[in-house]
Amino acid sequence: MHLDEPMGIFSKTCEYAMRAVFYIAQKSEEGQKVGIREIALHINSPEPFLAKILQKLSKDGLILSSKGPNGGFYVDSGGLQRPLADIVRAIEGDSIFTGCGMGLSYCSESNPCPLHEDFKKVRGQIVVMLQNTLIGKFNEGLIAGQLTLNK
Amino acid sequence: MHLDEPMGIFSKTCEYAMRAVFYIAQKSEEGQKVGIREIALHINSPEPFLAKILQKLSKDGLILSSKGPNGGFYVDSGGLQRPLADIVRAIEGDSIFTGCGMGLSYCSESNPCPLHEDFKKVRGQIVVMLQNTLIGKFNEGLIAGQLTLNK
DNA sequence: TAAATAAAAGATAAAAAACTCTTTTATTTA
DNA sequence: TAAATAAAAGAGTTTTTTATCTTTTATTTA
Ligand code: FES
Ligand code: FES
Repeated sequence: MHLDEPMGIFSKTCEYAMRAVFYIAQKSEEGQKVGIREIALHINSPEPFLAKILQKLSKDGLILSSKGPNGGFYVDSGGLQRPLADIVRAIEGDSIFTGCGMGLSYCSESNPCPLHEDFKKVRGQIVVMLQNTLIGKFNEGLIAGQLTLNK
Repeated sequence: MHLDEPMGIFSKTCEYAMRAVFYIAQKSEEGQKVGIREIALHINSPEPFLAKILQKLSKDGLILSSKGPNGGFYVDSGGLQRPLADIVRAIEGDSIFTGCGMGLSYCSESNPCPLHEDFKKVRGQIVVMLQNTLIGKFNEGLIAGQLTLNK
């Protein structure tokens, strides 16, 4: 298994989406809309690929966008209150929240895989992390420069 | 994002590897070597693809193999005591143990991403799960049929 | 209304992961 | 020693993910 760039538990698509949304949230809190170029630059992602991701999130209503000069992506105050889980679910689907850690097509108490008990806890902690993380949660830290979104 | 089969936190390669090793361990405890066909059948994986995975694990010394009639894959008593983490690390590399949850090229205290604190805990729990799970740990449950390796 | 700006959409392209097939090598046993 | 068995190795193929490029549509402002 060859690894140029490390592979985490989320797909790249999802990682870009999470970073982008935090960046947009930060700018929205400052009252600004922000273009793809600027987002890509600040979260270190390929610009046209990011465009696709943001289009999807926008179509799903998870972020907002407007065209034309002074346009760009943004979130409203309601959006700032949504959990990061919504983003992840839109990109990765549900399986990260409910799937079996060993790849069985189900995850059930009555027919558990060997990792079932332990994995349930891990999954639970991931869910808690993503549900507790509201999109606007880190705006202060980001604005203050204590937190990072680019490599 | 289209999902035929759900995507978990491990790659399919890794899922097959984990399931296969548990199956081999179970058979080894019963004193039997086991062929690829039988493993693939019992863990529900594509046989030639599984062959590749087992070749890699074998080359890395994580499982043992012998050719010819009555040959097959097996683990010795030392192998039964190794943690599942060794398998996962061989297949997925290190990043699942150390990487950043949001895809930054580093994960550091001094320059953390927004999820850093929460994600450290998740990662830690994954490490604990994989380190505490010795390969022979579930042999009784598997033999007794209380645990499942196929879909 | 014309020019500039910026996202949306669509069509490809490249890379990686998942999967298959064929040939070779080693081992056993009859 | 010949036949059978089973893994090893190598060379593909297919599918999915990641990334790029081009054209279109909408909006703003000068
Ligand atoms: S059955 Fe595998 S995690 Fe529940
Ligand atoms: S910097 Fe992202 S998890 Fe540590």
